[in-house]
Amino acid sequence: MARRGAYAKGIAKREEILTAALDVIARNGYRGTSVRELADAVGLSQAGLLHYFASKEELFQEILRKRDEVDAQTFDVADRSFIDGFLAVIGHNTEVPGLVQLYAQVSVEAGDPAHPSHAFFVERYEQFRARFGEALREAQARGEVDADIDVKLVTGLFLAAADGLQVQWMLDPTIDMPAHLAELWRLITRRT
Amino acid sequence: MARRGAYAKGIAKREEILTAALDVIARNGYRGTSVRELADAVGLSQAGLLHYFASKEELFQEILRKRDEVDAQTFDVADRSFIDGFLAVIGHNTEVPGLVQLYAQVSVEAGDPAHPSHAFFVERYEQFRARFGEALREAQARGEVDADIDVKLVTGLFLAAADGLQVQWMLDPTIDMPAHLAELWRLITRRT
DNA sequence: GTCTATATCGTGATAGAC
DNA sequence: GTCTATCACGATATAGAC
Repeated sequence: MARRGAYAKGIAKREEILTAALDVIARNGYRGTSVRELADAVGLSQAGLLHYFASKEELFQEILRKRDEVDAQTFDVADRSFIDGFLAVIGHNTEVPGLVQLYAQVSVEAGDPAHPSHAFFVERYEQFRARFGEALREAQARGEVDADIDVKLVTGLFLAAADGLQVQWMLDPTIDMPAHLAELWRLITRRT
Repeated sequence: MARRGAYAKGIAKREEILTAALDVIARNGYRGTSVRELADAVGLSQAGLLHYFASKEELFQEILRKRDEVDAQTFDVADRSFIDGFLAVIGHNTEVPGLVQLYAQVSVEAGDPAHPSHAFFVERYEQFRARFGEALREAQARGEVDADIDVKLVTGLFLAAADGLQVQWMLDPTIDMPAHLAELWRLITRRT
């Protein structure tokens, strides 16, 4: 590490590429996009772009990681619950259809253990479930959620619903994703 | 139609191909399968297989349609509720990972309105929601489900959860899909 | 660090023999 | 109806100039 500045500059350029790519995909969409298409849109040649990433899979993985990072900065504001922040992200997704499609596609492909991004997604899902589970237990402690709710199952359900709703929304954009998740939250929080 | 028997025979062969393909994919898995791989597995040349289908997309769409048909015959038994039949299908899916991956992949790709199977999936989802909604309203009428449940939203949620759980299950096969859906059903049926 | 050029591959689809 | 053979294409990845 620290090869006299060149390293830091390379990192900065990588970030710049990822930010530009996010923007392009969000607007222009993702249709099984090739590296070349993305390179054109970002203003580099295909080889020039792959100079910064080991492979196509790593490139798209890093785009999705960057997206998570941006979303976290934008929607994880301190005075807002985890669930509210999450709903805000889902609502925002309506405006970036290309990212929704990219995410759905890659997350499915990464289901194959041989896929280069398999570990990345496994970890991402575990992290999400952990954080949501924490929020859920806190809500239980505050008495907002019944104690007999199975935190682990409900956590997986919420994430699954969010993912599955994206598929339905892509098929039919009139589907209201946040309304569905709000109804799920209502089911979770209503008292017996 | 009815070109003197050749037609009926062609249909039979088509069905035979689809049944064999289902079996092969269920066991050997689906990794972005090419027509050629499937043809080998089915015992035909690539050209021989495509003789029966207009394109790769139509082939995979028909494989999935056939699967729905087989599942319906196997699990839609008369003395069982819609929800129980659905849970049985989900439980069965654990034994056919290749079909789960095929379905997940194609359903996401079909989100693009330009995809040849877009209409097929739109219709499939609508049909499912209609049937599940009917079952839910009946349960409301019997007093098993609260009247203040939003049938349309909950219907979409259930389907979304089933789809999303498949993604999580592919990433981590220890995930218990039916248990998650049973918990969702419990959330839906518990009385306030 | 970025380019051009190219190697290498696998794909879906089709033509035409049998 | 099924085969062999082949086409045309677009992909990723890499070599090497600048």
